[in-house]
Amino acid sequence: MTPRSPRPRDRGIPEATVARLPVYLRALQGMAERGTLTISSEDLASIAGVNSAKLRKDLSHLGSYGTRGVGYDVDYLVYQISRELGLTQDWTVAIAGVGNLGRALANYGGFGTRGFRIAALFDADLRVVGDEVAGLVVRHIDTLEDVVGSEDVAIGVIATPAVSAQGVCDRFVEAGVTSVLNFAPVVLNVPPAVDVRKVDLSIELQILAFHEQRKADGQAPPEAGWIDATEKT
Amino acid sequence: MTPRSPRPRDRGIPEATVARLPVYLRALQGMAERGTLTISSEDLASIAGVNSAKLRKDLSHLGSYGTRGVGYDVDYLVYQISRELGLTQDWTVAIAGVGNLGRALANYGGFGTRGFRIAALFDADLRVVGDEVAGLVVRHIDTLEDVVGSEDVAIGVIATPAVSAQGVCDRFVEAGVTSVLNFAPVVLNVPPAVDVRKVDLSIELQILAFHEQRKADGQAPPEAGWIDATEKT
DNA sequence: AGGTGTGAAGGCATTCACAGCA
DNA sequence: TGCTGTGAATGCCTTCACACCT
Repeated sequence: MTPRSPRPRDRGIPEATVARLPVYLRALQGMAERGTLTISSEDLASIAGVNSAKLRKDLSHLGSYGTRGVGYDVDYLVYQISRELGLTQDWTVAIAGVGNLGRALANYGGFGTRGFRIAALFDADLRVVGDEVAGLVVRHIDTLEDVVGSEDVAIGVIATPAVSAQGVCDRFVEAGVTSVLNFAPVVLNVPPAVDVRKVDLSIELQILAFHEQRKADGQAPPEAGWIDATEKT
Repeated sequence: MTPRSPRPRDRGIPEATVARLPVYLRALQGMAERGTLTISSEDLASIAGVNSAKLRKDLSHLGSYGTRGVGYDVDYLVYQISRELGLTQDWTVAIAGVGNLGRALANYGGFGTRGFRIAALFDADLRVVGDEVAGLVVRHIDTLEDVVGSEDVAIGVIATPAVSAQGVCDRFVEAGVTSVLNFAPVVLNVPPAVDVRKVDLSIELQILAFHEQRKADGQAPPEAGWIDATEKT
């Protein structure tokens, strides 16, 4: 009696794994371009900056795509990860706020090597509206609802000043956007069905400052070789 | 016989807590500006987008700064968190790469409401070197070592193209920088004494795409109210 | 031999629930 | 009475170590 749609596999991929898949994907795409056909978990892990056990466990959540004694087929793994991340289809993106940051984002060419299409840029400043940025004409923010509807925007990027962020977010959500990437330094309030990810420069700097202070205090520099950066992230 | 420097308190603050302190700090600074004197864990947690138990446990790692039956003194807590994060001193920052993103970062005024000072901007492009950006003259990348040394730069921000990022990072590290904030889409290799944090647009988008696909597949929209964004981050 | 896939163990982080203090 | 501070419980993530397959 329980309504169940037929689910092929377990689909329960841990969030921590999801966050690393894009890193693996980028590394693999680099390998593919250089003509590498197969790669071991050891080697891929080293490039991606994680340890090999973690990499294998991560990949095992997608299925058994490796060959014992050999490794993983690069192209095949690129495809499987892309599919799992939902990159075999294109997602439509709209950016609100065409200041320095908004421009930087709009011009950021290889949007993760395809998978995303910028459909519109919005701004409230009439001196900016009408300008051409990254091949798009900047629209007035009041056309947001129309455009999100007609272009079927899935992801809204907020690059506005802090004070405008919640308002713009509300409008995105009201118009049907279910994923938001927030660059404004505020905590956004959204319904549970909407996903929000945030990128916050000053938070990152403050975290670094904390560790900087630690290093300055008790001077215990554990100097002993080189490690990969993502290990700590 | 074990060499021990005298440690006042336990200083062992969990990394997850450190990452949230800046959020609390920002919320508290907002309260302080609006003249609020005290705040309960419940209210502060709600503003910061976490639950109150987590907030209390986080703050308890700094000490017992609350008053039972009352709440926390806003100004006092602002000070304690600032001190813990190392924001009572100024950290010197240098930005490498003055493209769209580098400009956006340089112009990002309230660098977390003080605590950070941009000492220099570097670029390899001679058409950019000499330009004035955010009140600073862009220097050639080859002066990096000199400036980092003379200005005592603690934090290096990498806003260069991907191909240049590791090279610039190496130069920062070699010159004595021990914290790096990386905006380039590459995994940086650094010695263990150096902290790296990364900000990666395409990774964030890909994570959103994954969840977007999930929502589209099994259409089980858990509609039931509003929550705070940071809960999921 | 060589390298994947995975049960089991260990370590962190979150949440609960309440003792204890103002 | 009201709200903080915290042991205890729970759950998630990482790491280990090795069985198993090619």
